[in-house]
Amino acid sequence: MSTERENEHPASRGGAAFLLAQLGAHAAQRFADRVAELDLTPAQAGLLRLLAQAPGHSQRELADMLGMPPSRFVPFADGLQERGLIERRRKPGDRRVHALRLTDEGMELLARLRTVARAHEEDVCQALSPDEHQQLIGLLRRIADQQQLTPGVHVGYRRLR
Amino acid sequence: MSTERENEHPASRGGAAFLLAQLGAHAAQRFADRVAELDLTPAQAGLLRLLAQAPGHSQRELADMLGMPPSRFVPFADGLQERGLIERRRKPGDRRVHALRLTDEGMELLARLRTVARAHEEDVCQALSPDEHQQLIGLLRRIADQQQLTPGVHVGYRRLR
DNA sequence: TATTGTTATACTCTATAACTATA
DNA sequence: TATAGTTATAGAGTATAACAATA
Repeated sequence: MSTERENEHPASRGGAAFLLAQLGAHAAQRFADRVAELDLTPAQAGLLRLLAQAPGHSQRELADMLGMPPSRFVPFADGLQERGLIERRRKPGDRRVHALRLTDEGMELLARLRTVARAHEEDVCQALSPDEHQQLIGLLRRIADQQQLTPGVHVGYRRLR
Repeated sequence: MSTERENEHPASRGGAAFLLAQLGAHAAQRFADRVAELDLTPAQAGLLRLLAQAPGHSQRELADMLGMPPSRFVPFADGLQERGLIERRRKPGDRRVHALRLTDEGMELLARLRTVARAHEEDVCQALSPDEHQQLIGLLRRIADQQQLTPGVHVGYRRLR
């Protein structure tokens, strides 16, 4: 029949799981492009955000939260320290640990990062009405909760340089 | 105030873009775990599915569709050919091109792959009612269309081994 | 001369594990 | 002896580009 192409099986576009993977990779890539304009990688942006929420953690703890080995965290943090965005402070009680926190400059960049994130959100969701946008966030949160994903952190940071 | 933690900014959980990236990475990882039980990587599964939909393409064309360089496609297809899942045939008209297609064994594995994909879909969406599930698919497709993503193919295959 | 498929090489990224200092 | 941080190294994965066959 000549209608074969028109009657494509729905699975050819994928179910929700496929669409999530496809759109997730797309959104992550677009975000990477945007933060590159601030000379940041998504992982670096994630660390800045994490330090704003939870300052004073040791490098080892932060490495765990971001899902990367400590050996990789060191040069990763080095880059941000050299740019004056974060600082390492010896913890008075235990001089082995280096507690990390944002500098004033780091907090300024974080503010610009939030602007970028808002623009990114609008870009990705421009197909939806405000109501649908909220509807989508609600559905996605339900899934994320049920799948026991940690709010605000995702392991994709491991791979997306 | 002690209510600070309760009044967390919504952005701490991320908007839709962040949730998509987070859930997308999660769904992709779960899918990778599942297809590993069939001794396949997600990229290999993607090629099998692609060959079922569109048999007879040249390796170069397939490499383009999957977003990988031709040099990488060769050993990638080698593995599947050695397992007897796909076969290369010289195209009669132009003996430079190797047209790829599924073997019978490849089609059998593809059937098992579809079962795995259905289980994966149910797993990821178990937090939602059937109605909500369809609602989510509708919203995601609208976004995917507007963002001009190719149905059925996603570039995450480049990275997810 | 151009194109398909293939191979070789050089480069990036990563994790493992050795090492230093503090405890 | 154990742990935080750091450094070194070896391995995997990748893309670029050279190559052979066919057009």
